[in-house]
Amino acid sequence: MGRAPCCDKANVKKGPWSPEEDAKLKTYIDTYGTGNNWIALPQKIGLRRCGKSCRLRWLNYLRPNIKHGGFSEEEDNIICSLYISIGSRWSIIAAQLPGRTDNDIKNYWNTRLKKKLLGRRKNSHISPLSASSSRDPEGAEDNSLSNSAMERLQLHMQLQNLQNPISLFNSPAVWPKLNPLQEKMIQTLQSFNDNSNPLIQPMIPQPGQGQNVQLCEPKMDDELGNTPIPNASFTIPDSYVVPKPDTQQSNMFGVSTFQSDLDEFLNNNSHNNAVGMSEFDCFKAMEGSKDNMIWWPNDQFDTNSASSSSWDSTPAHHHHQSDQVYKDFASRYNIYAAVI
DNA sequence: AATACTTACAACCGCGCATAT
DNA sequence: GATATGCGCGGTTGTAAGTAT
Repeated sequence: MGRAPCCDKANVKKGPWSPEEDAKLKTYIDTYGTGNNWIALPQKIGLRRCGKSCRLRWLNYLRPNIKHGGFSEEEDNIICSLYISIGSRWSIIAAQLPGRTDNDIKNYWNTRLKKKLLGRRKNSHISPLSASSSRDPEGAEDNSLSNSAMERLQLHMQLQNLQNPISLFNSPAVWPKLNPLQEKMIQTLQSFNDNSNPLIQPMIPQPGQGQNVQLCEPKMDDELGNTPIPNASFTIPDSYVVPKPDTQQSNMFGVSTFQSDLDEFLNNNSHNNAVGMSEFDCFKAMEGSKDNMIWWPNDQFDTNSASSSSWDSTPAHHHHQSDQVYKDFASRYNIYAAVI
């Protein structure tokens, strides 16, 4: 048995609100309040609207001190930081931005911020992978077919990298990038999560000798039997390097791009020590440091792994277990580093 | 100028949770 | 404890306005 509808669907108006309807609703609520019963409210004032529709209209447009559009750079920053930290919990994000509604922020993210994040990658993404059509005549077609999925995965990947416990966002040591307001928000969020959210738990790197690694393009070169061509090289602490189990290529390690994130961050920070952030740091760091990264979803070259093409930002738990870190990471994407 | 396509945003829908009965 | 009801949230859809062809 299904749930009873909240209103008589046949007798309620849908679609945009007229000025008259707005005036009726606003006048009533200004005078009497909502009465803690949205379902009954439209009948009281003679509106042929669903109570939920009235609630939405009031909360998003009619109630006082609502701001629309004109998002500032600082607001962009806050939205980005919180989205990376907690995902699409728009109501919590909205609570940190006075005058903004969750719906407004959600729309803003979906229509602008997300594209801003991906925008530069569209061009940079004409990478060796897609430019290699001479090697793989079907490659171009495959890529064009999967552009949409690739785009979503790219953004997911970027966010995943930052959500991953080995990213700078979970290392308080590199948090000075956050301004005091953001630090306060993180503290608030920690209290919301009762310290159980692995995304915002401190993660202290263990001392280690470090491994010198090179980021490279795995399959393309393997297929040709050539030595993988590195496109980035850096030293990564032991605690961040997780051996990949059960692989024929025993010298391959799954790593994050945290070091390039960190380098980029440190470079930026050395030029900008002000408390306020003058640039959209999250995007700047990503655009600056990751454009040379080559990566693609598992199912393009790993038939043994489950494909993860869903737009799922659910955080992985148990990140303190290194094998779990790797499994989670490797089950979604394949970025390899060859040990020198 | 007409049409197709894209973008931005308002609004709807269904589900999970909290509370009342 | 079981059920009914309403609220709040996040995902999705509909559509007007803008832009490209």
